[in-house]
Amino acid sequence: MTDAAAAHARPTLADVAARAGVSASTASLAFSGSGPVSDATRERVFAAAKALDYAGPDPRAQSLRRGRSGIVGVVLEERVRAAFLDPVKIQMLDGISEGIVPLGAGLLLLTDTGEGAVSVANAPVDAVALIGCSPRLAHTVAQLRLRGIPMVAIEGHAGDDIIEISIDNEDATRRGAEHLRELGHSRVALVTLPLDPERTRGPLTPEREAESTSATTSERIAGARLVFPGIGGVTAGASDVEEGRLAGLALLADPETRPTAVIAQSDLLAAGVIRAAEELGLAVPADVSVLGFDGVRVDGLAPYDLTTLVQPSAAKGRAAGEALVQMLAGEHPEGTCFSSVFHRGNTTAPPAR
Amino acid sequence: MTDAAAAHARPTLADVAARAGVSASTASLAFSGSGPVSDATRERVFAAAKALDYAGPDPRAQSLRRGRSGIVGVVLEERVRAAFLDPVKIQMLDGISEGIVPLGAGLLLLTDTGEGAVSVANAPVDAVALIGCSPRLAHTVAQLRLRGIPMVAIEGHAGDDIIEISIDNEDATRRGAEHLRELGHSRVALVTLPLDPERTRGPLTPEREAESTSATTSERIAGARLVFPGIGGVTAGASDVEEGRLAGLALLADPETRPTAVIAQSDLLAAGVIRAAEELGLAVPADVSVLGFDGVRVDGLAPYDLTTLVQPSAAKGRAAGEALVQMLAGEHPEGTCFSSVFHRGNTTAPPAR
DNA sequence: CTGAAAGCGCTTACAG
DNA sequence: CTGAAAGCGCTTACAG
Repeated sequence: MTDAAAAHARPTLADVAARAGVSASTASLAFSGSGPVSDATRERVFAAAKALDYAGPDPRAQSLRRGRSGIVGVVLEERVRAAFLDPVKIQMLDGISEGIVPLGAGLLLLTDTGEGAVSVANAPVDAVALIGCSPRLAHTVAQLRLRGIPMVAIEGHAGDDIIEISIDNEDATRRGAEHLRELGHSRVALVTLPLDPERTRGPLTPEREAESTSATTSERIAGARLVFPGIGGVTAGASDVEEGRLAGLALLADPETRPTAVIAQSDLLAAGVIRAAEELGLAVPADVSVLGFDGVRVDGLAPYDLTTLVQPSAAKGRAAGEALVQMLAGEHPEGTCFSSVFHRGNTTAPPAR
Repeated sequence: MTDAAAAHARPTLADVAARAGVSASTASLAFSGSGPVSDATRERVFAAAKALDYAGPDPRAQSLRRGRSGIVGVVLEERVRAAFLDPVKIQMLDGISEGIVPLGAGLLLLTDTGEGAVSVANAPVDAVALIGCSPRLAHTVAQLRLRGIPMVAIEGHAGDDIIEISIDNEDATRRGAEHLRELGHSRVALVTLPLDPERTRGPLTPEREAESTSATTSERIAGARLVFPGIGGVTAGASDVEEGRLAGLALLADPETRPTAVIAQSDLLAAGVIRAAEELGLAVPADVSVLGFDGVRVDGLAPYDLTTLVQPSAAKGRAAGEALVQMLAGEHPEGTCFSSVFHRGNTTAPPAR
């Protein structure tokens, strides 16, 4: 039989059972190992399977019958590449895969754009981790809730009944801001993460803040306000170096209005602000201090050692994965809020004058 | 009805059909949009679905019935984190997700360790991309072949009948080696990628090379031999900076035997060799020249600009994804071999003496 | 320890 | 345009 022909007529459990001279039920038991089957019978079944090139029970049929697919979905708020370019997300992903080990489940990457045949609305997943504070969260959550799929949100309030794994965004930012104040800064500006579903770039305004759909962004803004009540700034269109650079240029170009310190809401954005400062001939930290958030090593940023708030990204992922395992076991786990640690690098210093 | 109760009795297509007063077939047609259904009927079905909180056809039943799961597997040769730490793999992954867009399929992350309930042996995937030149390839391929699942291998010969997406490992390395020879180097050593399934660290010996299970490693060694016939060196236990550092220390510690140039088989390994040189008080490239492979930006390596062979990682992934799409459409695509581009950075120079 | 039966939820020819 | 029927491949009570 050629490969092509074989592909058109793969053997089924029934075929194997027939050849082994047992019932399908018995053959099934032999494969699952979950029932009492005599050694002789088991071996007859396996021999038949081998003879027929049977690769084992079809997972599609198993999951229909069992009501479980053995797959955990991870909803990214953007295309796969973008998520993979963010070190924080990678660490969370790895943490999740660690957390769900007891499930032996695979990780299915999903985006919340709703494109493609396989989406949040119909992916064959048993549970889902929502990564990142996506503005589109509400819609995603509604679909998942309708489907009765357990979910946990990492960063972001997805609904009162949905477990949240978060960090101390407000307090951590407050501590970073206090560090700047202690250095003597008073003219400080923010470079925030996206605020709305369109990820609109631009100045931070009370209107836009009021309409924020990103809890993380809002919380970190609030933390900065605790120290610098009137602080303003700009919103980036994503968390990456280029967006940080654009924001930095907008903030630092005019010597008249230039802040002496910038609070960026991610390390990638902070790195971009540093790039912008360099382009404008400004020294960091002599002319501008830059504070980040995340505590990831940013590619090519050396010899700068970013002053930042280090958050436990992998631990967050692991906690999320563990929570899903518990929910699938019928338990009702609590959410977790982790603490970030202030790291003093070499990108902050007292203001020049 | 409480959420918990709802979770125990999710409505089915049959329920929706009954409420809409139509047959299940018609309701199915209404949802799939693939059959002739009158507007009035369709709306009645949707109204019933809404009233019952029906989230749409169960993907598990659909995939059993249709024989397709809408999921493409990506087999990583190591744990998720390790793959995500390798920029080359991330670029390939992103390329794959781009290549399978026409399928609208999700990407399921799998490792070839065989652990967990969902593995290569039973994952509900329609097709699979094998990433990286894993030594465990043979076993993975055998399982997939038995299951009749179309696959494509990125880097690595998986079998005569399996499409390969590769690059010019031998020729690219040859060009890099020639660059070193032209600079005047003659005492050159290799730091290779793993050679065997155990990823054994240690000196390169004819025996070990003969038993290599990694085509990529062997091809790159062969390319170096075209220029430096007797070249030896050490094998790293993985492609990361720390392994490169260990290899570099082994190679550079003894001033008597120290090479004037090192050919590393990945940029990450090259970065590690540079770190080792620094630790030993050697200057790069003044005391030791270092050549990499991949053309990725290595975190924290600035101001070094690695001399390397730049390979088109994302394009490889895309080609792999596209090949799978074609195979699923019943076509028989060819493999592709891409070319790498030599990049002259600042880590190679004529030997000191 | 083994088998007959029912059914997981859907889609797809096939009739009408 | 709509419906009745069969079946995708398996697992799970239930009997024996």
